[in-house]
Amino acid sequence: MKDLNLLFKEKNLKLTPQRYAIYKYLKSTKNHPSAESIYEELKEDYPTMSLATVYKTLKTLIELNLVQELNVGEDNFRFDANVDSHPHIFCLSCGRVDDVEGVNFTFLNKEIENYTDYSVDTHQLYFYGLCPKCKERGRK
Amino acid sequence: MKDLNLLFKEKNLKLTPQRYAIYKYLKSTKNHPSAESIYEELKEDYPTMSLATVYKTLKTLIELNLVQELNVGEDNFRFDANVDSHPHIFCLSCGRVDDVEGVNFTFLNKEIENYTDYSVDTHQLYFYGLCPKCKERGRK
DNA sequence: ATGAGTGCAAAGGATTTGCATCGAC
DNA sequence: GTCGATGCAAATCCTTTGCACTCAT
Repeated sequence: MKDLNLLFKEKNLKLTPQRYAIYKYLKSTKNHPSAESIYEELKEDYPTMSLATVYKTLKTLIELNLVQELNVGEDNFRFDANVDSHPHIFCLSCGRVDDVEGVNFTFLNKEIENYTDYSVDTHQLYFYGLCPKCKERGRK
Repeated sequence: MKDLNLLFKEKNLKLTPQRYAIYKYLKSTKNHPSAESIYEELKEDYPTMSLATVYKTLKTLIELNLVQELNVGEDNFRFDANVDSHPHIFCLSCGRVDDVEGVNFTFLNKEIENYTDYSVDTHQLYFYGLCPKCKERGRK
């Protein structure tokens, strides 16, 4: 994460402790947390940080293409510091969100241009089902 | 739409003029409107209808599996009376949402089970790009 | 007639904004 | 020291809820 500093400098942005902490946390987790969750998580180490700062920072990180925004159909957004194109899967029972690893559907962007008059840049692919724990629980 | 009546009757629900109008409008449009848009559209013919009724009706229609909810990454939801699984495409410039017709990715639900420990029921696939009009405008 | 549905207004939750203060450069 | 960033509170937007009244059955 040495180059973070450079990237921020280039854009005349300041790499504040808050911004660094939020990015570092997002890089470290696979939970796809909401803004609120990030706030709760960092509250302990950064007790003065406000929720507004979390939102503002996330907006900044998205503009820098360091973070992507997800919307699985909940009433809020979730955030992912893995900006490579990859599908997500949502547990209809417990609300957990995971990455689907080992697949790449980037080719779909070109493919789909045969079926529409749009030009296509990106896509989001969300699967819905039951996570291992909830499958198990349902089987009882 | 004769069977609507039956379907509602089975569930002990009333097919009120408001509910009928909202469903009929959704069936008739390809615009994937938001609740607000539906409300605005029907205001002329149903001047006493409230936005709360639109929301409540949409919830009911979703439970009946007559309508599906979309979230393209905007701050609100959109609604589609085509409940067959099909991708949507969002214009990054004007915000228009269209169906992608002629493709079916239902097979992905099974496929993806090889890459995750979840069981998979459904998916949503959203493409992002430029609609024909916005492509044209950008070319000037 | 009766219980579900409507419409209104108020509440709720997520996110944004304005502004005085703070702190990274 | 400067200007962008923070933190707080208020504001905004979307959606839901409570409740008295209405109306489809």
